[in-house]
Amino acid sequence: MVRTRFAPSPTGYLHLGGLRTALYTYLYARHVGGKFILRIEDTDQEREVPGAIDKIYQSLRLAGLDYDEGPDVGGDYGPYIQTQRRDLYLPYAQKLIENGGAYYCFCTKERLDEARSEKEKKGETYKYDKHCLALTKEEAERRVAAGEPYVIRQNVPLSGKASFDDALYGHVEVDCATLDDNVLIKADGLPTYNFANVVDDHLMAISHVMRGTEYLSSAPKYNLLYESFGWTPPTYLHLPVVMRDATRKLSKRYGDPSFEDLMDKGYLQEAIINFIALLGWSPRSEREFFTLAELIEAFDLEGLSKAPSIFDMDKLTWFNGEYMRKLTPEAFFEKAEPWLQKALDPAKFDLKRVAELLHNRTDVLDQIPEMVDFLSEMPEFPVELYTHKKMKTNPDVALDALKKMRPVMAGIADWTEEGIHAGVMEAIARLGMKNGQALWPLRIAISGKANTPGGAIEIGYLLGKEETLARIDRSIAQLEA
RNA sequence: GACCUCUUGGUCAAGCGGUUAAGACACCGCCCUUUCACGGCGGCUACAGGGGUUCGAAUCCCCUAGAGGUCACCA
Repeated sequence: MVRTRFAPSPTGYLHLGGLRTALYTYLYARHVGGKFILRIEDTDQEREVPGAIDKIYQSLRLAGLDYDEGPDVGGDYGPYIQTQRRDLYLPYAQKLIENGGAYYCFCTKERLDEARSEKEKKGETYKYDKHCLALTKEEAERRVAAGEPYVIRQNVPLSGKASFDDALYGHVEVDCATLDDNVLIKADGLPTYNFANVVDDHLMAISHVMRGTEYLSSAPKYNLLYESFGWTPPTYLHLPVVMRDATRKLSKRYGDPSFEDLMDKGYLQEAIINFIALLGWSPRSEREFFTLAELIEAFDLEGLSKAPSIFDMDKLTWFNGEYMRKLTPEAFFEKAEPWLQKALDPAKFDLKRVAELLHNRTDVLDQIPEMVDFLSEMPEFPVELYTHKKMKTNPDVALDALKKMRPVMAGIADWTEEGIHAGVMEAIARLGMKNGQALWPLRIAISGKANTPGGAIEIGYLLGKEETLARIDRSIAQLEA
């Protein structure tokens, strides 16, 4: 039975690298019909951010990554929050002490810091010197009983190799001599990440662990622990980092967005998931659009990449635009409406029609307000906007055209797009004008912008007859000034 | 510094001993068009470098370079 887990620490928002790890973990589990579990790793009490756990639940739900077991859904292997499991780690550490895989350490922070800085001064790598390993069992137990602060350290052999087989990177092997006797149980009684992981993954019967490459070098050490316990290690698969550029990974510090930031900006959940899935995994075909269900179907370990990949916002935006266009007009309107209302008074404008005009021009929802704000208020604009080479227009042509079109517009009784279209086109033909030479100036005169959603007729309709005529008058005055 | 890992266009990437080295984003043209966008067509740009192995290397091996990761009572 395949059981995978996503095990974030509640230290803030769900960043995109984490989302991708969660996604792949989820996809793998679902693809093979296994279970996907959420576990919260909160053993570092100092770094914990209040509310972060709820953020994780929300983000995962928002992303559609439903988990079979977890703190807020229960399951047979709980609790799923490590601090709620605090008492269960010590006995395992003690078991390790019994068989020589670990030992008590009473060294003070001062002694260790001193030793460390001394080594660093000499440019050497610091390793704990196994000072407390020399203590007899009786001595150590006496000091523990006496209430002396202690930690429990892993007893790494001085020679030999430690290794494991990564499902992506293959066999990874290191000399034990280069490994440090890391702390398993901290002075506060809580396990360290390395230890909690091993114990919990075993207790929760996790079969496959996917996580970032930052853990790749510590993985061989895990196997030593599994060996000491006599447990079978899960299959590990380390995932390359998601980068912001060639040398730095994605990070909040540089303003890189989290999943929620993206959602707030008006990216679609489906687009983000689709894009993220393809960042480091390839279906090995030319297909690039996948729903979550289709990803589950297509996902496999073969398609994973070993090299880090750079998060390309342009491509995400393109994906998002494609997803926008796939929306039905109704669905698009529903999503666009809140953004339209930021710039337009619903009582004054036909928002549905505006949304239709915006539909295939919108890549990201947050672009909407600035695309339509000219409707609420006529912007100041330079007369150079009237100049368009292909339309063969300039301010002089425009003034002439506007003067001709003003009475035509005024005479249109049926102020619908059809009505305006009929009236305007008839006049253009009658006056022997070119479409572009009439319509371009008209659009500029009533919008004040080089680019607008919709042309002169659509904008005229949206503005209403009165406002349209008023804008034409003002623009004529501007040209005559 | 030590150990581990990675390296195909600006970016995502296919390729797994024989290909004109796909495709997508971005960019640049052209077409469509009352603007822009959409759409259509076309273009640009890559196997990090050097040695091997082989009849034949992007594909296998070694070295170099560059980049990343780890070296905590953080995860």
